[in-house]
Amino acid sequence: MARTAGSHSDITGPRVREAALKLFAQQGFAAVSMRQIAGEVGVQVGALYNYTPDKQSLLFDLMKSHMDGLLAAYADNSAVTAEARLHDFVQFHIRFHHDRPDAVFIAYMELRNLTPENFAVIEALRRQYEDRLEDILRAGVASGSFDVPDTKIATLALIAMLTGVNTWFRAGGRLSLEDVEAQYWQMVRKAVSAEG
Amino acid sequence: MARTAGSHSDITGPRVREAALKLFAQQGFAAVSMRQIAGEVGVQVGALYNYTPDKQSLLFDLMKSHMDGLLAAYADNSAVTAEARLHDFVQFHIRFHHDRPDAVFIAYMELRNLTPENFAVIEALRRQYEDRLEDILRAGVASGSFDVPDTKIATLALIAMLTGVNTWFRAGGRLSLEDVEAQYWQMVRKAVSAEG
DNA sequence: TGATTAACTGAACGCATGTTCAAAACAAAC
DNA sequence: GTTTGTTTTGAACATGCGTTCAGTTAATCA
Repeated sequence: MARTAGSHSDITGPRVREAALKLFAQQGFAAVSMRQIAGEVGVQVGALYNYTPDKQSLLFDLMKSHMDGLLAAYADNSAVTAEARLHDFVQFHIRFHHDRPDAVFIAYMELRNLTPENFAVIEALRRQYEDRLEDILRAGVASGSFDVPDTKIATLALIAMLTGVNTWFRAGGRLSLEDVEAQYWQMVRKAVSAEG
Repeated sequence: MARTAGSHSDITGPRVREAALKLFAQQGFAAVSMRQIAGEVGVQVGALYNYTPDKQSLLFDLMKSHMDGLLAAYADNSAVTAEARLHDFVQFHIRFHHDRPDAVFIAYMELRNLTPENFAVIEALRRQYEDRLEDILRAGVASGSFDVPDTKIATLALIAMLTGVNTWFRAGGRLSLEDVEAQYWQMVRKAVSAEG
């Protein structure tokens, strides 16, 4: 076999994904054409089909990679107190999402552009992530340090609040990411705490 | 002038808006064609242009109406305690958004499909709404009943959390809207409270 | 009844879409 | 320097897009 090393396929492939991620986040999946992506990469549109069977798969792969990365990156430590675990979660969530705003945006906004089968896969992964937080809340309720009537609702409420950081936070602004983390942690801690 | 009463224009006009609202929410602005909207209304595509100059204006009008309605419907009562005002806000926000999920969805998801001028208008209205909540938080901090380091951050965090209800709540499920309101109020109240 | 005009149709405009594929370009292996 | 096989081009396919507009329909007023 000839032409394996030195080939452009291991360069163009990632570049296609990067361009798609950026453009989908900026303009939305439906508004971005394959020709736009090709233009961003610097190739003709036909070349894209060496790297994805179709546009839908390109979207799905981006979302799946993001969710896989999210689940792989978060390691819960169930040996410590529920409050310490929750603190870890809040810090992790804010940082991880802050570091990849385009992928986060796509994962939340483009769900309706997935085929039903692809949607089910992504939704299951999201559910897994939510379950990690709910485990922490349940542990805290069981030990008496948290007080929330319904751990499922609290889970969804906290994730919505934390993910919201991405919609407004910009590095170099009035506050550092550390400031933001500290303040969100204070709100989260108080929101679920058992009142004295 | 002939043909004013009995005309269809006061029927078709609202139906165009309803169809566009529904379809934009379901599939996204860019993915919906004028022909689809016309099909939903039961007219030919050309007829739509009696009711909107173009597709972009249709989107903008829907978003503007929603934001105007939001600002008109919420009446703050600055005569009572900050905690009572915050309770009112939480109830109002959850209910108002619950009652019009399609408009809410569009107002959050389709901002990037607005022209810069139209975006600025919608963004200013959103800012106005946020300012109403921030006023309440500031009053509570001033009176000592709330404790939040930065009222702007807290405002954005609370709104993200409250709006998140729309992404999962379905009437007829495990919980009533009253249950949800009560639990979110508990979390909000604790999150901003000055600890004993 | 006839004139008026708002509401709508149906077809057309130029252009963009996702996808396919034969042919060309090209880099490495022999 | 020829062979081999991966990568890319460039053109084409059928279809759909937003928008326009001359012409038809039908309800109202005089």
